Amino acid sequence: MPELPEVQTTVNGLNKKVLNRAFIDVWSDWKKIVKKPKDFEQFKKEIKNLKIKKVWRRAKNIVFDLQAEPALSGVEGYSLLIHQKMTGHLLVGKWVRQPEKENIRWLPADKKSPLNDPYNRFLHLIFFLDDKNMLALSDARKFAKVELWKTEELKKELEKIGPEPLDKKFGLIKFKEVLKNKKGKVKQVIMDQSIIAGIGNIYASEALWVAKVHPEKNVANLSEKELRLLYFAIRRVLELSVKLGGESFSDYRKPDGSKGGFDTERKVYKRENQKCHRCEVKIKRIKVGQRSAFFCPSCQKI
DNA sequence: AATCGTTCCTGATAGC
DNA sequence: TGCTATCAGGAACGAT
Repeated sequence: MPELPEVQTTVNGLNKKVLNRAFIDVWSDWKKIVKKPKDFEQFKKEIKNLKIKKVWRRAKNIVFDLQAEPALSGVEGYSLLIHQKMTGHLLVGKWVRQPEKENIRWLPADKKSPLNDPYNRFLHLIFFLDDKNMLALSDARKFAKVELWKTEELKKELEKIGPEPLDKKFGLIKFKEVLKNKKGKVKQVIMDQSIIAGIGNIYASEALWVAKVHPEKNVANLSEKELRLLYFAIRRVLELSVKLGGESFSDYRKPDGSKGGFDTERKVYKRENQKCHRCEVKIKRIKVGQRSAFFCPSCQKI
């Protein structure tokens, strides 16, 4: 499930592969995935011939800054936004069209490439680039969203999101400030994108374990020490995962189709009934606000 | 205004 | 073995 580290890994990969490439054509068997403009033909028309100048991340959103080529003065810049949601992931490579067969329409052109991973089969949107490569969105559950914005309007929209936890300017003081006067359980609060960006179900549980904070503890009741530990835990876990290329124990894959390296670092997420790496007590799973939370009942007490 | 429940989806898994 | 029912889960949206 792509969270900040996986989205950053995708962005890093894309910046090596698709910079200065132009969109030639777009294919989809699930046109609803494009939310803006709603009409797919309109989307196709608008994005055709635009060139990718920069790929960046804000929270869990991937943003492609696009430019008409040749640049026309007075013409506003466009930005393509992709949110991978649960099972979406972007892949760059070459596929060949399959005659209608089950639900697999495209197969990797190179049989030995990491694109052959079973989780990379669900291609529902493909951008054809001007270097013969394809930028494909694989999304088993069809939750991802794709939107084409005017750059200036998108920037305004993204301002509604909370601060980036890996930003150099995001210090302990700023962290305490964004949690000030917030109510509710700490896990839910740190997963709220309007409060702090990029943390989802996996890294919320992981960071809380590192900080030894119970996921259901009320955020208003966190001690100074716990706030400090949580701040450093969030930074440490996210930074480590970015370095390792994210997690891949489920659907997520890097743009070349290969797996990220965070899996071996995972301490609690989806480790129910397995031993805590600190104290050997069995990891518990509970529901916090409709979502699974994994924690060590011995290390993390309210 | 803030919080809660529902919705979108289908592969994987558990249960029989 | 094979079928069916249940579940996971980010975030927008509607309801309270």
